[in-house]
Amino acid sequence: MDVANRRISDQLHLMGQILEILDENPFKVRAYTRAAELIGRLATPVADISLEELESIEGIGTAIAQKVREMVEDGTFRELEEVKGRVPPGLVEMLALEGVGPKTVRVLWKKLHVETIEDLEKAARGHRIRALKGFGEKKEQGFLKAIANARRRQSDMRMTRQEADMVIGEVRQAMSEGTYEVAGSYRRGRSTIGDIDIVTVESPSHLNRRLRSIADEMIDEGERKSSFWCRGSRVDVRYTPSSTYGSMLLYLTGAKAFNIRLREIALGKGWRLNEYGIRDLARGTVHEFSREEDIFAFLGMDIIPPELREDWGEIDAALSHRLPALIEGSHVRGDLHVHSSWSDGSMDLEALARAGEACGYSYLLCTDHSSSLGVARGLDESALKRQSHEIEMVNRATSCQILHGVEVDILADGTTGLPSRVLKDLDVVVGSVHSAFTQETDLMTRRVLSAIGNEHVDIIGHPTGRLLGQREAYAIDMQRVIESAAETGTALECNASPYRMDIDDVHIREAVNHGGFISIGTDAHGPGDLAWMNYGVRLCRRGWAGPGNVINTLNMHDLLEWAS
DNA sequence: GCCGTTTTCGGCCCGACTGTTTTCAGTCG
Repeated sequence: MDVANRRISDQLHLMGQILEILDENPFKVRAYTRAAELIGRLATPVADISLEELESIEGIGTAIAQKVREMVEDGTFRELEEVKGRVPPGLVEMLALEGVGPKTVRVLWKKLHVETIEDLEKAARGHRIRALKGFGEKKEQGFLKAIANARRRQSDMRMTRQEADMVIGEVRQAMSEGTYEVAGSYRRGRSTIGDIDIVTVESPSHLNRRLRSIADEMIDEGERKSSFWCRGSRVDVRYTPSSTYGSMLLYLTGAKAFNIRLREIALGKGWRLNEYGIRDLARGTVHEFSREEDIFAFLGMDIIPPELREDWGEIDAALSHRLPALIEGSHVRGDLHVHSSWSDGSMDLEALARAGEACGYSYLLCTDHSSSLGVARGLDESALKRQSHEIEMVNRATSCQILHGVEVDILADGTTGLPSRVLKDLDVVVGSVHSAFTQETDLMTRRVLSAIGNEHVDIIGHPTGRLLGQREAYAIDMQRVIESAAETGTALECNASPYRMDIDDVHIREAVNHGGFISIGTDAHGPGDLAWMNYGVRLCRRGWAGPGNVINTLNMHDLLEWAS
C-alpha cells in the first residue's frame, strides 16, 4: 500500500482507539475504524484524491474527508492532537493485550493510575487489581499471561500463506477428514493470514479433547466454539450441525464488514441473519441452510465467491447480478516466472519441464537472473545463448515447453541489465528491481516507468518489491505504474511466492479497472514452489480478475504473439 | 461519524465465552 495512505489509515485507527478509551459513542468509533480500513485498501494515494471523491466513498463523510485532507497537508489533524493530549500514550498499547479492551484500560487508568503495560504488570503482581469492583484473581493472572504472551510472540504479526498451511497441517492431525473446512481470511485467499478459522461438524466433546493435545495453550473452550494457540498462531474452531453448516461457513468466512453489510441487507427485508440461519422477524420462523449457495439465493443475490467477500462492492454487484466471472486455476496454462539451476534455482531445465508437466502446464517461462545481479549467479549474453540450446534439447522430449525468458534487472537509472540485442531474442522478458531500493518515490517510479516503456520488457516482476514481514515495499507511485502499464500493454506481475504476494489484491483490482494485464509467476526456485500458483490465482480473484485479464490463460502461441 | 424508495434524526450486526456476578459487562470475532 501507498506509504502515505498507510500513515493516514493508522492515524484514523488511532483516533478510534483513543475515542474508545474515552468512552465516546461506539458508532463514532466504528466510523473511524471503518474509514481507516477504507483508506488502507485504496490503491490511489489520498493526496491525489479530491475532497468530493473522498466523500463519495461509502463510509467516509464530510467530517472524516476533511480530516484526511488535513492529514495530507499537516501530517495530522486537530482533533487527533486534542484527544491525544487527554490520554497517556501507553494506554493504546495496552489495548493490544489479549482480553484487554477499552473499558478495562479506562478503569485501570482512572482507578489505579495504570498508564503503561509495565504499570499493569506491577499492579497485577502487587495484587492491587483484584480490589477493583468487577475484577478478581483470575483477571490479574490473565493480564500477566497476556503480557507474557505479547512479549513472546508479536501477536500482531500476520502469517504468510505458507506458514498458515503449516499451522493447518498441525490442526488437521486432530480433525477427521471431510468433517471441516478452513474459513476466514485463509479461505478468502488473502496474501497474509491473521488467525485460522475452522468450521466443523464434529462433536465438541470429542474434538475439544483432541485439540488440547495439539494446542500450545487453550484460550477458551466451549460447546459452540473453542480457541487455542498453535505454533504461535490463534486458531478458532466453530462447531455446527450439518443442517446449519452453510450459515456458519458464510459467517466465519466473511470479512467483518461483509458480514455486517449482509446482515443489514437481511434486516432491510425483515430478517435477522446470523451464523445459525435467517429468522423472519415478523413471523418468527427460522430458515436453516446447510449450503452457502442457498443463503445467497434466499437473499436474491448471486453467489459471491469467498475471495470477494470484503464489502468491496461485491454485495451490490451480486444483488444486481453483475458479479464478474473470475479466473480459475484450471484456466492457467503455465507459470511465468521460474528459476533454474542456471542461476539461483535448484532444478535443472529438464526437472523444470517435468515439474511443469506434473502441473498440467503447456509452458513454463524460465526467467533466470541477468548477470547484473551478482548474488544470484546471473546470466550474461553467452550464457543465455548456451541456455537457449539446452532449452531446445529439453523441449523435444517434454509436453510442457520451456519458454526462454530472463528476469532482467531494472537498474537504478531505469535501463535494463542486458542490452536490447540480447532481450529481443528472448521469448518473454520480465524486468525487476533488485537494487537501490531506497530511491525516493518519483525517481523509483520513473525508473520502473522507463522499463515499462522499454519495448523488450513484457512483464514487470514483483512491482512493489515487498518481502512480507521483512521488507516494506519501496517508495513507488503504483497508480502511475498501473496506468502506464495498461497504456503500453505491459503486464504487471502477481508474484505468487508466499514471501512476496506482489502485487496485492488492491493493485490487481486497479489494474483490472484500467484494462491492464496481470501475469502470475511463482518465482519458483525449487520443485515444490510451483504449487504457489494457487496463491496467485486466489489473489487475482480477490482483485476481480477474469481469465481475460491474466496472460497465463493464453495458449503458448497467443502468449508468444502477445509478447512479440 | 455515517447514512437515508419508510428517516436530514435516529438508528447503527449478532452471538460465544469468561469472569465476576446472581443477571451482566467486557472482549472478541
